[in-house]
Amino acid sequence: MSNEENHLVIVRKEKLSALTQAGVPSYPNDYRPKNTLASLLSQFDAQQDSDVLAKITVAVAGRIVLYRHFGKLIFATLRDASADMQIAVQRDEVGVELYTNVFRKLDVGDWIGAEGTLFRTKTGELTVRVVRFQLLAKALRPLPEKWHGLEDIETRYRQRYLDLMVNPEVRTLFKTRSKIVSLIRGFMESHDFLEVETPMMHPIPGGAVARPFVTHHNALDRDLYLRIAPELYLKRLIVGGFEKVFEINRNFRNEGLSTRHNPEFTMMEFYQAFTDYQELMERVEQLICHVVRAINHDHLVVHHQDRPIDFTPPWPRLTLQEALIRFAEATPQEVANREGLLILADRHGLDPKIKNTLDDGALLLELFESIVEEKLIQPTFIKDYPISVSPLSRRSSQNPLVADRFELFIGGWEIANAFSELNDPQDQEERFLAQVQAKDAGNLEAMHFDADYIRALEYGMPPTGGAGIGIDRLVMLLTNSAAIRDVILFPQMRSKDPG
RNA sequence: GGGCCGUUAGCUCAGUCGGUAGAGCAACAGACUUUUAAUCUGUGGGUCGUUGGUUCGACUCCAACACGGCUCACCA
Repeated sequence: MSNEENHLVIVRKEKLSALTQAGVPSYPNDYRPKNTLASLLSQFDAQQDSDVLAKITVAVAGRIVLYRHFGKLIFATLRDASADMQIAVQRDEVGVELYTNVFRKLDVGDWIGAEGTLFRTKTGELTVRVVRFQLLAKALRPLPEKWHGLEDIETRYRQRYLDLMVNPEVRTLFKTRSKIVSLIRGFMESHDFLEVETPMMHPIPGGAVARPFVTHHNALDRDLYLRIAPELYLKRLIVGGFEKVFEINRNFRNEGLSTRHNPEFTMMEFYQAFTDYQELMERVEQLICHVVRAINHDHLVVHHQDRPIDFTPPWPRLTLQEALIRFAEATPQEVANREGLLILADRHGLDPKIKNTLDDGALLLELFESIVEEKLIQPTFIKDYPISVSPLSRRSSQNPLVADRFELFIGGWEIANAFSELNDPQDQEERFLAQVQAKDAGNLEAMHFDADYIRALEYGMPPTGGAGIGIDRLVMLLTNSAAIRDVILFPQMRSKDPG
């Protein structure tokens, strides 16, 4: 049966015609509800005096999500954005004609506006006694089944509106996501950070090591790249004199999809002059604790996939080497040099080819990512990254091979990446050149040379610290979600030929 | 991209050894003025993901493809 014109759709279209012929405007837009369902429930649910309730006149609007009729009486459950509430229509009150030709023609899924008074049913449920009514929008397609709801994962993602209308927990989750973003924004603003918007279309993709999407601007006749990170633009703003900026927006990376990767994902990046990566750990810790408390009833322990995660600060701070010693049974000698790292790699069965393709720093990072990362369930800062894998980070004053950089891991995932920014234009130029060499050698993710960024640094960037926080993954942790698709309203899907 | 699993009515799911398809909800008709997954009686509804193959006969066995899920690889 065609999905476009099945029997159930035909029946509903016929009902709409019948309603129109009965004088019911089919798609009016002049109805205005005066009460949300939640406000009625909170105001009058405790009111026991039926005479009082009978004098309350209300005007509500919502979608019919349940509908049951008994000869001369109809009960329906109405859902608006705030709550579900029962309404009732009695034939003797609205008249036989209206009752039969209009109210009995309504279906689950229809949007209606209803006016009337309040009463309490035999079971004590606060209910709207409908005396006047408007059809606001007829549902021509049936809603998913009322008890099981919509379970098919593919349909939930492709037709998220169905998921939202029948699965209340999904609505709750996306409200929580919105609240998390709002809390982050509030935190940044309260610390005097300026929210900015920088380009999504970049002439040169930069700020991260990743493969970009390419698009084309016709009038300019040039290729542009969807941004992989806003970093280089935000730091240009620091050069320009803004000392605290942040941006919450999408990044795009042309890479594989997984339960933790969507081609477009949301990052919060912030940059602050006159600070360093050590102080940024404090800032990130405070920010995330602020968010966790606010959405978790002031508690700092959340449960994610049956695991408790305790956000109580301070969070451990380990160097990469210390993390390998603690979580990969490495000895201090093994993490001290390349020979030791190779022994460690062998012991953990890592692909032998990495020995030849990775430099010392990349090898250290590879060992960490493949062995340790997934074990960092509790919030943990990992610091002192190799300079070779940190092309935008400031070189440590103590060790020229180490960057003043940390990443934050929670639930086995990288949640944040931060560093003291490299503000030495000559060093930055050398780092870019090294990236270009890697790109020429076939590394598709290596960075481009961004001459304008170098020029900006040559005007002088104050000492600065910057951080990026993966919003989607943070939301996953705080909403007990297993897949990034569950926290993105319209996740990327392969197109499905409609026919 | 690799491996494994899945795709049957609008929705949620059964379908035995290969013999041409079932339930609940939804729909339709009827009964019913206090239900709330209302209940009861009756009726209709299917290109079994697509294409091919094996077979007298395929939802079932085989192959390819499409889409999805998990996972590995890449990444955040």
